[in-house]
Amino acid sequence: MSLILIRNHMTKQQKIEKDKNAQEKILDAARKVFTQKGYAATRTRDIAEESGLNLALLNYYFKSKENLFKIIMREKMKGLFGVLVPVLNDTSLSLEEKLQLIAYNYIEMLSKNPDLPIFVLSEIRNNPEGFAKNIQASKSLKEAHFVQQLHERRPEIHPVQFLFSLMGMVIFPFIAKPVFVSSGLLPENQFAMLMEQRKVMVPVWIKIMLETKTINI
Amino acid sequence: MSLILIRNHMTKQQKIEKDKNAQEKILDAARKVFTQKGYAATRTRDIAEESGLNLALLNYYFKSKENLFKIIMREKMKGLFGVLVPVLNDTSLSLEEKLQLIAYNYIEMLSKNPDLPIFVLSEIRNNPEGFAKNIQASKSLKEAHFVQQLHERRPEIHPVQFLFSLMGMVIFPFIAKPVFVSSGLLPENQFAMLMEQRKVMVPVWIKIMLETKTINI
DNA sequence: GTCTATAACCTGATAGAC
DNA sequence: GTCTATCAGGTTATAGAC
Repeated sequence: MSLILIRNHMTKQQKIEKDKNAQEKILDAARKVFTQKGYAATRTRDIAEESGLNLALLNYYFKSKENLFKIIMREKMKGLFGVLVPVLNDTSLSLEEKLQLIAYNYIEMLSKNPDLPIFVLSEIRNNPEGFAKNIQASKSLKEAHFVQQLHERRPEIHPVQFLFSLMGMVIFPFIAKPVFVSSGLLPENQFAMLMEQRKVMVPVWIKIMLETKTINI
Repeated sequence: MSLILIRNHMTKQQKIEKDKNAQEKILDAARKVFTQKGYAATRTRDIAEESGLNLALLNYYFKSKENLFKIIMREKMKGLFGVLVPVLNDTSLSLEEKLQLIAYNYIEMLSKNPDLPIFVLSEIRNNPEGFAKNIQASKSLKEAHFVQQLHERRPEIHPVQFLFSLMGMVIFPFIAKPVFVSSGLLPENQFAMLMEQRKVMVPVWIKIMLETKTINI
């Protein structure tokens, strides 16, 4: 009787969660714990506990901690760069449209996955060689449509200089948020609003920088 | 005889290193290993080896791994925010002068300590509570002279929005450098030159953003 | 103060019952 | 497929000789 009562009070989401098989539960838990604490600081026991399952099942389904981590890492890298690369390569978009799309998509995505950048970037620091192998696909970045467009517009600007500015203005706030919140300068509940403003303002600012020729760089 | 020969061939730096006492050698090694690999991934053995001394000495001088880490962390946080806070509070500097000083000082400092930001920011992620306690000093940031100056100039701009842009453009390149180098877009040896350009350009760009009123934010 | 040896503990992985 | 119990190896910290 009480069991039935509980069942009736479960939300749809909870029912879906309950129906997930062990493999998916472990992946969910691994995603959460790895991105929150990084590879070295997470213990397989943390993941097991978070998943509500047993430690032995991790090895049964995924063989090893490192293997499970690689799966999550690949996923996360796709998430972080998948927003950028296709837009940079899209020949049907103007430079201004690329700016707008990248700023908008990144801020949308990062609002849902705020510790994605610090996770990926700090794991790359810990293991740059392993990363170098996984990036071969985007070696085509050198010939990206965006590089040509920028060269036509401002041949003296290094494409990386441009991407540093664009991505810095979009990604950095998510990395630095905890610092500003702790310092008392930024009330937690204002952050989302600032990011909404940035969706609009970053492309405007970058466009202006692009048109500013006061100093040759 | 061979010992004398070696001594004569030692550089001045090496002689200084040799004269350092055990405590300083350990601190040097800890600085290097902790910032490179993060707290969880470094083993006290790594630090001992890097210092050329024995594992037992770490505990003799510093009691525990965690205690040694706290010392390094405090140092590094000072390094990262010490460049920013005094300038923001300096009542003798105009907003433009603050911009220039911060961009210049940060890029100078980060060029010498490139993995400082990712180290500090990722450790804060791993332990936000521990960080919140250490930041009380900069709670005065809310009343910083910079905040007043910005309010007089553009009352509708949130000071954090401004700092996100400034710091993002300065700090983000150092965090993202490995990604761009691995991708083939950025030859390792061009990075320093791009950062030299940024010392000049970031203040110019930010000033322009400050003067742009096309959209109210 | 500095070292070697070892204690005490933790972590990833597996064996084997169900 | 899932669990409990346990192994094997590694890590921090300390005891004790010099």
